[in-house]
Amino acid sequence: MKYYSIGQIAKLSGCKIPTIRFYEQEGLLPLAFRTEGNQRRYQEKHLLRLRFILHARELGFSLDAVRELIHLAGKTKQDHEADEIVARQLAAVEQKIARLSSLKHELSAMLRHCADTRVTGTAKPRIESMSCRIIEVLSDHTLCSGEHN
Amino acid sequence: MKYYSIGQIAKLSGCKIPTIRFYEQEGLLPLAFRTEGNQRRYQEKHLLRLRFILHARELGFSLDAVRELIHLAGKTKQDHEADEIVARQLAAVEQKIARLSSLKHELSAMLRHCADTRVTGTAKPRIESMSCRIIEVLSDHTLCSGEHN
DNA sequence: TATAAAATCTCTAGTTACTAGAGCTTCAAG
DNA sequence: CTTGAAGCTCTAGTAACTAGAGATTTTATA
Repeated sequence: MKYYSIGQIAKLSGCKIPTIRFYEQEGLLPLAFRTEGNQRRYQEKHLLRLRFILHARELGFSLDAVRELIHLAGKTKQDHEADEIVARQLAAVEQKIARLSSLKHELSAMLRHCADTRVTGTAKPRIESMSCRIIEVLSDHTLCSGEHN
Repeated sequence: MKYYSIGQIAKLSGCKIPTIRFYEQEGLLPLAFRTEGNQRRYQEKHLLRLRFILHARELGFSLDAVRELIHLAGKTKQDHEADEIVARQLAAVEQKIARLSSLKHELSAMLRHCADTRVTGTAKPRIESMSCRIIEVLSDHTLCSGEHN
């Protein structure tokens, strides 16, 4: 059976070393074996668990939610709880994408405009700042499909 | 001209009271007028700014980035310093969209998977819990369309 | 096998972005 | 004009890391 040092699973998982130790301390990672000299040695299962945590975090789950998910995984009864959480996350992500898209639009419009005025030196002095549109877009509450918890 | 108490803009913006004071302290909100008795009185512009901050935060901008965006909004388009910042923000926004898109795919894949097994009720003995499948999906690195930072 | 460099250990403290509470003051409704 | 809700400041706590100090262990090489 293969053993990994903390540096190795750090590299394999893409998780920083102190963060791995932090997850262990938080009870999210099963304890690793220790060498005579007290260094951690990990196995495949730790790598899997670590990847799980990282993905869940990336998806916006809190560590508490991750803890819960791990706990739920131990149960056998069918549970609506888990995919409800996922559905909620999905909605949030979609909303973020929508909002970012319009912001992106504004930002690239600004860039185009700046480039235009610099390169072509147009006559029209549109004094009002383009960048104010950014604030507008981001301030616009009507874009919110959802509540702000 | 209408004035709001801190509790009122808190309600109107959906931002908690201590957070409003925190934003003020961080220089993200223009200072409010104070009553004789030292209480804050806000105007419409504060509400707009607050919503802007909240949305930007929701989109994953750090407070530093928000600060920069606010600074940027005050400038006129011919400001040379500005479009470099805009370009940087645009790049950040595009990266966020890309990342969120792959997260969205992962999430909806998870939901589809869960729905399938629940609705179609396959003959296979589904002893393993739904949440286990979520753990599976979340642990599965091959589902990642993107890289991890 | 000796030894030096690299990796790891624990522990403490710092960071970001809030959030909560204590103890006191002000505002506004009746 | 009182009284209860709302606000004030200040300190401390939280989540989720992240960094650094100083000691120890592992490993690669002479």
